[in-house]
Amino acid sequence: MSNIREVARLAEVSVATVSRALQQPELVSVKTRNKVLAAVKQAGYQPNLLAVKFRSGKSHNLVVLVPTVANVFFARVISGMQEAAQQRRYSLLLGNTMADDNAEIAYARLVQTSQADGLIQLRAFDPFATLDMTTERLPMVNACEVLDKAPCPVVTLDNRAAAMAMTEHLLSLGHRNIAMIKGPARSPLTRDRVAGYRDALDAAGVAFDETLLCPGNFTLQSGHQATAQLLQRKQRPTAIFCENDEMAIGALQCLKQHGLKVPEDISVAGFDDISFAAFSDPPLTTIAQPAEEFGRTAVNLLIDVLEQKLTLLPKVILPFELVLRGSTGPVKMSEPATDTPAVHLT
Amino acid sequence: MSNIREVARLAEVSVATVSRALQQPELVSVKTRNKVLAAVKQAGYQPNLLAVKFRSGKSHNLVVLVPTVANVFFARVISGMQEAAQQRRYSLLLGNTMADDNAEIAYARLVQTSQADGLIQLRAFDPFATLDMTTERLPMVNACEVLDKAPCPVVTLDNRAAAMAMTEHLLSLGHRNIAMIKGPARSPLTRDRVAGYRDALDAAGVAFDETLLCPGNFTLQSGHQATAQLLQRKQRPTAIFCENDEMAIGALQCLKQHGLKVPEDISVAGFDDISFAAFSDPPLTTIAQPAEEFGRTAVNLLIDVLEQKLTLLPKVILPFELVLRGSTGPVKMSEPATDTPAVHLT
DNA sequence: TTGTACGCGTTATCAT
DNA sequence: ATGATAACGCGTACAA
Repeated sequence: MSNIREVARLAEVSVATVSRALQQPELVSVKTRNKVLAAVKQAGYQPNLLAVKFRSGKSHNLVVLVPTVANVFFARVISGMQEAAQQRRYSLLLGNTMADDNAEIAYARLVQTSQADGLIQLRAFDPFATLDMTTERLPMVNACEVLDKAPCPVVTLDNRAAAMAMTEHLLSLGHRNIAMIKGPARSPLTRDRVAGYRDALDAAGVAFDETLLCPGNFTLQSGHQATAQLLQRKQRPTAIFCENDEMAIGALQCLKQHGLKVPEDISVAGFDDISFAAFSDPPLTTIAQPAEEFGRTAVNLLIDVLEQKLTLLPKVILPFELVLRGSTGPVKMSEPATDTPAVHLT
Repeated sequence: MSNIREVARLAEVSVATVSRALQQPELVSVKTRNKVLAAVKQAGYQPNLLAVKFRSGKSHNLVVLVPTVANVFFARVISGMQEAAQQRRYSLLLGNTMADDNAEIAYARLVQTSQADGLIQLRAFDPFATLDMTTERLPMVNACEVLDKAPCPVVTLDNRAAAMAMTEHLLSLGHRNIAMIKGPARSPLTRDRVAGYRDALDAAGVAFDETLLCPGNFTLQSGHQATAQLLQRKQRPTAIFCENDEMAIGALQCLKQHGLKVPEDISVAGFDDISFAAFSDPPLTTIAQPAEEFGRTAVNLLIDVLEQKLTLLPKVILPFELVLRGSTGPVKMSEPATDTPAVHLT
């Protein structure tokens, strides 16, 4: 690979002039500039950006920590990140961490060792916590699933309000026996959505029944499994609210296998509005999240932090939308009858 | 950030000794080594890998060009890449290119400018072609959709054989009127799958009807659209073979909306075996591809090229598997009747 | 075993 | 407007 010295030699100028001709052309006479450009062409010169980065101390790389790229929602978020990063001339280093703390810490080292300038975390975990960072401003943004006291800018969605909106929708259809398939127990995201669910129940004067909460892990399979468990209850729920669309689609299949019709026999709701949600049978009622916007915003916030364009630690809350499709409907008329099962007390 | 000089000062040794103590500890006396390690700790020293990379001329980054990360199949491939890259201590730079040649060329510049050591391309396009690269061995691997005369190692699947296998399956069920929803026209992948489809037809002595080939673009929507078109034909196909699962799931919905039952009225087959394929209604018959293995193999091949462990240009062909689920079934008995429509020749 | 000194490719500072 | 040179942080050849 030819270097700036070779170009200088060909153009019969100094390396400084070559650098200037390329970086601040206005400082160089037209004549010299053309000579330089010709030499650049002749030498097939490409500035070694590794050297530029080394000298400037900025890698112009951003690490993205994503629990699983194979998750459709995250894939959309990454799409948005990619778009924003490209516009601002940064590159994205992908870290597929399988939600493993140690893997995430390892990726955070990329920042510590100057291979990346900052990091975007999509999970509620601070990989820098153990890694004594000297910088005052943590070069990090937390998106989607957000730390409770995040030491960095945050971009999120009012998960509590969204879950409340969905639950209110189900309540308005007459459902009183609403199950919820949750995400991992410790996740703040799960906690907030459960809280919103309770909010709606409380507001409607419906008793909260903890046994209607079923754990899941955001996969199709877990939605199927959790639903199977719910169907073993003596009293079947009339609606299932899943914390993401994958689990809802898993639920739909399980219900079908048990001969239940959606929404006639039971309603199902999801969360995220992934592309498959509109193509399930029936199409899924869900909460639409602006996934790409999450990504774009996170990247822009991070770059703002890095370029010191930010004074405070912003908390951006993106809007959600309740998307009504065919998977939710009025509760069955006959249902209230079974609501008080004929149990003989012994 | 503290540097190697500060550590040297603290340990009261030279910078060379510090470097050695960390890189080749066996060359340094135990006593000195401990002194150095203590100083490292005290200074909170982290080697600046940007400097290391600059000096070595190797970025240890790999660019991945993916048409759309939002595609479930590609997301799985990337997962596999990530895994292999991590193991071999490389990082992945993600390039979401929307199948735009110029965007891909821009990403290839990352290699030209030493920001990345090599590139993995998932599409049949050589971004280096216009970018006179001086290196003899192109630092590139082509995976999934492969260039016809790829100037680099290749990892692919026998798409022709796979499409033939699926078509044979449909033929064996009695289907003679099999439509195909294709990918983009120019793609070699599409071409190979169509060829396999024809192979099977020819072998069975079934006439090939070009009008049964319908263009799509691998999205759910395009599968839906293409199916709607197919249903307008005077003579409805008895089976639809889609070139990926998303389009097949789109097809399923369209058929349902037209009141057709799958597989009783019409069979549907996909390609890829994404997770959603097992959860559609009915579950999708499809060709399973080892997506993660694609990613792992591509990364390992590329690193082998970079580290000159490769003499030839290997062509790795991964296995596929015909996965039979509920979306394909025997052709309707009544169908052959309409097979010879009562057309009056004028 | 350890230290000195150079070089990687670029940009910035200071002269001219 | 242009040139000479130092500096970035590190690894290593060579010298001691």
